[in-house]
Amino acid sequence: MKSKEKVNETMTENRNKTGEKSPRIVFMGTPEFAVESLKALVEQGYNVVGVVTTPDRPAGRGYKLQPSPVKQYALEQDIPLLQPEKLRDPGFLEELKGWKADLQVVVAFRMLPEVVWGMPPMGTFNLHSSLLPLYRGAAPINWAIINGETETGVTTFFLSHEIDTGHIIYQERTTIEESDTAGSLHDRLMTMGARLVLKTVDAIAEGTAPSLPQSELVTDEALLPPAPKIFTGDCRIDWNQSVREVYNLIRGLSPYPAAWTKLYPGDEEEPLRVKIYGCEIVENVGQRVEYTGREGKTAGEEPERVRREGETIGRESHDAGTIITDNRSFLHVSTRNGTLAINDLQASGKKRLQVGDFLNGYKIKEEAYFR
RNA sequence: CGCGGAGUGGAGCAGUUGGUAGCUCGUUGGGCUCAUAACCCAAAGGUCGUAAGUUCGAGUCUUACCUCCGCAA
Repeated sequence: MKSKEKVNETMTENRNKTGEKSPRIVFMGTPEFAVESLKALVEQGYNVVGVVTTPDRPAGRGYKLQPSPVKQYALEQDIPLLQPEKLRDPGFLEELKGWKADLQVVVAFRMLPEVVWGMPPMGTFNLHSSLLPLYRGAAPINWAIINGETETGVTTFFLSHEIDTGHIIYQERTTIEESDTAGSLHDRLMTMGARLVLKTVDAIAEGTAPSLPQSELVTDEALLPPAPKIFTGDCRIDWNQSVREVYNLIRGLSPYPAAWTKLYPGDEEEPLRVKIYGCEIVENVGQRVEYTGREGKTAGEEPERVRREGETIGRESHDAGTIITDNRSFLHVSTRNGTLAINDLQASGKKRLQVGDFLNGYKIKEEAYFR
C-alpha cells in the first residue's frame, strides 16, 4: 500500500511538471489479463495516451460482434482507441505516430512488426506469463501446469524480432500449488503482472531498467519447453496416460478451454461429450473417499462401507477409461496406472455440475466408459 | 439471420399418441444405532421460463420473446 501511494505521488508530481517527465504511454492488449495491467497504469496516474486492441470480432452464440475487454475498459476511461485490422496498415501507423508515445506497453496482444515496436524512443516492452526463456508462446500458463511445473512467474522484456526472445527486464516468480488450475494461476499472474508492469515502467522512465539477454540464460534452445497455442484437439483426454498426466492436463486446461472426453453410455447410444473441470487422484485404494469439491475432501476411514463397486477402486488391471461409480456420490475413472476421481464436470449442452448433482439426474450404466 | 441443446417443487432429471405431474438427492420431523454423512418411516415444497393462440381440456401442439449451455470463433 505504501509503495502504491508513493508511486501515485511521484506520478502526480511528474504530471504537474507539465507532464514532461511522465512518459507518454501507449498500451496494447486484448483480454482480461491485459486489462489488469492497463487498469493499474491508469489508476496509478500514469500518462496513458492511447490504447490499441483487436477489432471487434463476431464471437459467442449468434456470432455477435464482441468488443475486447481492453476496449471496454478504454471506453469507460475515455482513452483514445485504435483497432487496426492490420498492424502494418499505413493509416494506423500514422495515427499511432500521432500519439507520440515515449513507451509502449504490450500485454497479451498480437505479434508486432518492428515498425510498431521500434517506434517509441524508450522502447516497447511486453509482459509474458512465464519465466522466460521458458514457455515462449501463446499459452504459457496452461502448458506450465500441463507439464507439471512447480514454479512459474511473469516476465517483462523488450520486444525483438523473434517472439518472446527479447532482453529481460524483470521477473517475479510464484509456486504452482498442487491445487492450482489454469484459472487460479491466471488470476494470480494477472495481479503479479500488473505490479511488474508498473515496476518496469518506473525503471524505464528513470533509465535504470535492466536488460538481460535471454541467451545468457539458455544453454540449449532445444530443451526449452514451448507454449504453443492450444487447440481443441489438444484438450481431449487420453486415458492411457498416467494419472499424473491426466490430472495435470485437466487442471492445466480448467476452466478454459477445459479438458474433454467422450462418455459412451453403452447400448449403442450416442457418445456424450463431457468437459472435466475438477478431479483428484485417488490415493486410498480400496477405501471410499468423499468428494465435495466445494469444501475440500475428507478421506473415509471405513473400508467396509465401500459399495460393491468400490472393491475395484484403484485396481490397475482396469482398462483405461473404465468407470467406477455408485451413481450417487463419486465417479472414478481408470487411467493407465491409477484412478482419478472426477468431481466437477459438464455434459455438452448442460450446465457445469458437481459430481453429486450430475449423478442425480444422469445414471451411468455398467457398460459405460470414457474414451 | 453460423450450427445445435435446454428451461418442470432447493439441486439434477423423467414425463408416453394432449386429460391438471413423477424419480434421485436435499430439507424438516420421527425411528434404528455406541455413533454417523449409513439405514428405515413420514411430511413439507411445483403459477411445469414469459406472453398469446389452437382445443371441451396443454408440461405435452403453434407463434413470439427472455434466459442458460455445447460447437464454432
